[in-house]
Amino acid sequence: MTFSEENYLKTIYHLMAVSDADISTNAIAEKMETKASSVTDMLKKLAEKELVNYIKYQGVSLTEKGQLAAKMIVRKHRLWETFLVEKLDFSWDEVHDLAEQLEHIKSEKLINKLDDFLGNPTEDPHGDAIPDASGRIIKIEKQLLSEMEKNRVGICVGVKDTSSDFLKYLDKQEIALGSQIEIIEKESFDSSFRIRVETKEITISHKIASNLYIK
Amino acid sequence: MTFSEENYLKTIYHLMAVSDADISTNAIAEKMETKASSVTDMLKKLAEKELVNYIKYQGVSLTEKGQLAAKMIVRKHRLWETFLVEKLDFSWDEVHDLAEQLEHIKSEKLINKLDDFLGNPTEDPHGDAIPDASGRIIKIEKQLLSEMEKNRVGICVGVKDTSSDFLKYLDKQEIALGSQIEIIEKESFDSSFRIRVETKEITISHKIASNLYIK
DNA sequence: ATATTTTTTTAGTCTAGTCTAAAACAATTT
DNA sequence: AAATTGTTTTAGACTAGACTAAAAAAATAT
Ligand SMILES: [Mn+2]
Ligand SMILES: [Mn+2]
Ligand SMILES: [Mn+2]
Ligand SMILES: [Mn+2]
Repeated sequence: MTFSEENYLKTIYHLMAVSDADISTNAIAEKMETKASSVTDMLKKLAEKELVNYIKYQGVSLTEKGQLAAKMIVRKHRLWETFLVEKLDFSWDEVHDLAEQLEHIKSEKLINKLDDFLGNPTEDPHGDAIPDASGRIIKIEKQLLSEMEKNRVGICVGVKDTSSDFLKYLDKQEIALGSQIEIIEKESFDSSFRIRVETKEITISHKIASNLYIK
Repeated sequence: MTFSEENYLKTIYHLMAVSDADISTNAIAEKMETKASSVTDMLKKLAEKELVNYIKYQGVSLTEKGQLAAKMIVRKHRLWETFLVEKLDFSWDEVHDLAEQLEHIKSEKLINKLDDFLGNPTEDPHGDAIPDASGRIIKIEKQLLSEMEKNRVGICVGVKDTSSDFLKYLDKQEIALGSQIEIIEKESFDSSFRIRVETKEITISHKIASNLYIK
């Protein structure tokens, strides 16, 4: 499988995780910052290889085979991110682009050894689940901070947005995975939140709250 | 720089290490298992980027810029090999092909952090020197076992051939980097060697002897 | 039901990197 | 010095993956 094919599969996988319905050509094009015509070409190729179910004009979905292939790429991505943070001391906002490269290294043996070396982690540095060697994923129940009620207390276990900008903002506010977060007040006017992070009280916007997962 | 450009640079670098004279199109083609016409195309491209000195029909050599670029690829290759053996417990005959992939990961920061993580090693699992971040190489004096005289004793510090077959043969004979080797007898008829590896006496062919570096 | 807009596909072009076959050049032999 | 052989380059073709522009199909508005 080529670099490019792998990227398309991964994109379709991520889009399927949020939509149920078949994935449109345009949705893929937008996410990959490419043109719809390029997507059509690739979908034909992936369909030929039985990695996707594709009917002209009707969108696309992954086959079982495609799903597994996509999961293995996600597995690699998240294990490499974990390696970079845990072993090489990268910060969580630096690792995504590197993992975009490393996820294409072809070797089952390597990734399984890396998995063992890291102690078989179930989540990556952003709180996202790492599929195991057979593709199984342990889902933890979590909800967005923005959907929690006043006075609830929880632990930050993940981020929805994994952009460097957002992660750096969290660093600045000293919000990390594992931080205890309590909702002190919800401001109805602008939907902002007054929260306590461990011992410190801060105000965050709705946009921030809707990108933090709490358990 | 593309994957392919990097591979050409690396090949020219390795050929220059053994030849002094300019490198021929055919030599490159043979080493890369490609066609001479493909090599010519790439040499033009590399010359355009001032990575090689190339004059039609007269062979090619690396510029300073090309040399440094090549060294950085070799650095990555050998650091990744070291990582695979030291940290992930791969054996020395399995790592080359994986390093061929990993050497193309683009990130100075990553490779420097990996270097630190490994304790800034100066040699890879095959005894080959690892260039440092600025391209410097610590050369250790070593000679081929085949060029040593009778009764000399030394330590095996490297292998010339790094093929899996050869390395597995060495494993079978319990010859490893660090093994003490003494030449007991040189058989003039077939140029074979009677040697002592640590405490064990064995016979090896000239071909084996001419692929082992001793200090 | 028809017209308009949006989405998707097709057709054709481009680049990087490869190849084969032919031409040009260099080295070697006679 | 000429002929032969070997090496290198050029010319032209191919593939993967991207693109633009046009055509086709689907969705939406009138
Ligand atoms: Mn990521
Ligand atoms: Mn992640
Ligand atoms: Mn190697
Ligand atoms: Mn090596």
